[in-house]
Parts: sequence; structure tokens; C-alpha cells
Amino acid sequence: MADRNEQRARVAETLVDHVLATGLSQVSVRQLAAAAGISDRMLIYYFDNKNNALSEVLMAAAMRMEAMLNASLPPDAGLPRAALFGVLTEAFRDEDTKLFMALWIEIIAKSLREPEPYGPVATRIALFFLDLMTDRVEGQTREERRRNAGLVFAAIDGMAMIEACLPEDETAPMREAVAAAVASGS
Amino acid sequence: MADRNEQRARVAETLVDHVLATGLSQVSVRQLAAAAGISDRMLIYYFDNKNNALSEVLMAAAMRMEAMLNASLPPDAGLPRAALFGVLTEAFRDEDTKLFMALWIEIIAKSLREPEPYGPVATRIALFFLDLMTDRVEGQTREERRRNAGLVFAAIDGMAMIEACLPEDETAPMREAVAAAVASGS
DNA sequence: TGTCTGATGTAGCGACCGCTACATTTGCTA
DNA sequence: TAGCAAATGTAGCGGTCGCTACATCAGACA
Repeated sequence: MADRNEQRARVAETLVDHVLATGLSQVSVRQLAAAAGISDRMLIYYFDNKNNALSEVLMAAAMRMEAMLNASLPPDAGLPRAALFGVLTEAFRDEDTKLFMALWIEIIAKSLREPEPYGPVATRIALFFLDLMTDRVEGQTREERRRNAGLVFAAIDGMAMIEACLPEDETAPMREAVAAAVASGS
Repeated sequence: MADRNEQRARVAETLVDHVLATGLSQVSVRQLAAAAGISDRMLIYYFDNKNNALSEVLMAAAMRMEAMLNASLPPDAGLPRAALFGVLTEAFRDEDTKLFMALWIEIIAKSLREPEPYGPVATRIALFFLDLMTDRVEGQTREERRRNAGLVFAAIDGMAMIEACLPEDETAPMREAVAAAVASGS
């Protein structure tokens, strides 16, 4: 028999793909279990309840996202804001990466109405990526780098929302305007 | 007996408050009907199915949001981008108005996974507000005004997402950075 | 080898879901 | 006033939900 904790980590990793593919509103204990190739009975046994399972899966998804970003971001610190925005925008043109952004928007939306378990998960993921960007972006002080990271984060998220509902011919000029605004300013 | 079409409009208007208060993931035919003070049987009778009902309610919510924005936006055209961003940011400090933004994020999130009925609704609402801002914002040409409106729209949405998951002491400096970026640039 | 604990399978509970069949009532019209 | 169609109430279908009770089984240890 497999160890419970090992199974838990393995199942969570497997379920990242399922959640990325199907989204948050379709996740049910039975569907998650089926996607992991186990019975719903065992999913609850491993994670105690659905919220725990989902929290672990979402954090595992954030870890995987981090790995993807680390791969596409240049390792140097002191990146100009425009460069950081450009790299991230480019990264999010990939369909697989878009799934992470879609999931992120879903998590935010859920957290607005169901603080448990989504609120803490959303906060953790946001700080996670904000820290990642704070380490790379330009800025004399930590505070300035934090502001710059926040600006880029907001720009990426805002464009993601608009791109979710408008066609490319509407969003393309907006993306340029956002890039220009990120590049200039304080 | 009440006329079916009249009832439909009246019920939709009533349900705007309910959807704003409870969010999209909790809407069920029975709950909507209870909130409107009718039986679930009648809700289906008025709207044919749940998706139709929800579409009408969401568009009614957008209309109400427009009225609120029209009330807080100065009627003049040619508003500087920073001014438009400032007015909208100020408007969204109101708790009631925040509910609209929360609902907007939920609609976008849903549209990513369930195109019907959320995709068309999201597109209509986005174009709706984009047009509203395009009419008010500064710019020599229609294209420039459209870009400026898009930039402000993205800035508002991006900040809304970040404010949904981070505390005020993190978001306040970011909001300033975003405001500065919106104010400058091309 | 017997026992005991943790891992697993089977079955199902009570609640809610969207929606419908069918009977009844209401109000207009002929 | 009779008839009829639209409006409404009652009941329930088949399905999914999160979760649990209970029995079984495998393996470590005495």
C-alpha cells in the first residue's frame, strides 16, 4: 500500500493539469478523483475534504507557474519595467501559460465570494509572484522595486481581463498603450 | 394576472441586487426565484431557462452600473487619462460600487470556461464601458481616445484584481505607481 | 502465526441542481 | 355567460453534490 502523504503529493501534482484544463467551477470531488485515477472515497481520505485538496492543488499550480516564469525571465536583477512587462506579455502568448492566467482570474473571482479556501490561496499566490518580480525589476530601493513590480503585475492582470473578452483587433492597440505607460512614468 | 414581459423586466431588475450580493457561483434557479419572490417554476416560465435569466440580469446590472458612472463622471469630453482614472478609482472606493467590480471579475472568470452565456455578456459589457470612456477621455483622434480608454480600463481592472487579494498597505503604493504611469506615457 | 493498524472498496445518505408534466386558476373575449 | 388561452401552483424526475458508514484487506510486528 502506498503511503498517504506520498499519494497526496502525487495526486495533487496530477490534478494541477486537470484544474488547469477544466477550471474551478467544474471541480467536484468525484471529478477530481476520476482525473487522478482514484475513488472519491480515497481523495477525501488523502486530503480530508474538498477545500484542502483544492488548496494543495492550487498551490502546486503556482509552483509550476513559478518554474515556467523562472525559465522565461532573464535571471538578472534590475530589469527595466518595460522589459519585465514585455517578457511576461510574451510568455502569456503561449496557450499553456494562458491557462495559468485563466486559473488566476478564477481564483480571484472565487475569493471575492468564498474567502475559504480561496482568499488565503489568492493572497499567497499574489505575494509569491510579486516577490518574484520585486527581485528582478529595476529600482533604487526595495520600496521602489515593489511599486514597479506592482505596476507590472496590475498591467499584466488588467490586460489579461480585457483580452478575455475582447477580440485581438481591440486589444492590440491597448496593449501598446499599456506598454508605453509602463515604460514611462515615475 | 401580470403580463409575462412586464414580469420579466421587473424580476430581472430585482435580481440585480441579489446577484450583486451573492455572486455568480451561488445562483441557482431556486435561489433566484426565492429572491424574486416567485416560484422556480415561474422563473423558468418567464425566461425559458437559467442562462437566459442570468444574461438579462447581468445586462440589467451593467445598465445600472452605467447610471452610477454617469453620475460620478464629469459630463465633459476630453478628460485627461489621469483624471478619468482618478474619478473611477474614487468611485470604486464605495462598497456598493465594489460589488459591481466583483461581479465583473466573476463574469470574466466564468466566460473563460463557459462561453455560453458569459462570453457574449462579457464582450457586451466591456464594449459598453469602453465606449463610455472613449467618449470622455482626451485624444486627438478616435483611435487615440480608444487607446487611452483601454489603458484606463486595464489599469482599473488590474488594480481591482490586486486589491481583491492584497491588503491596503501593499496596494496603496501600487495604486500610486499605476496612477503615475497612466498620467504619463505616450 | 496471530493480531492490529492503516489503506482501500462498496454503497448510499440527504441535499440541491435544472427542468418538466400536469392540473388548476385567472381574466379576456365572443 | 361560456369558452379559451395565458398564467400559476404542485409535485417530482433524473442527476450531481460533499461526505460517511461499514466491511475488507494488506502488511508490520509480537
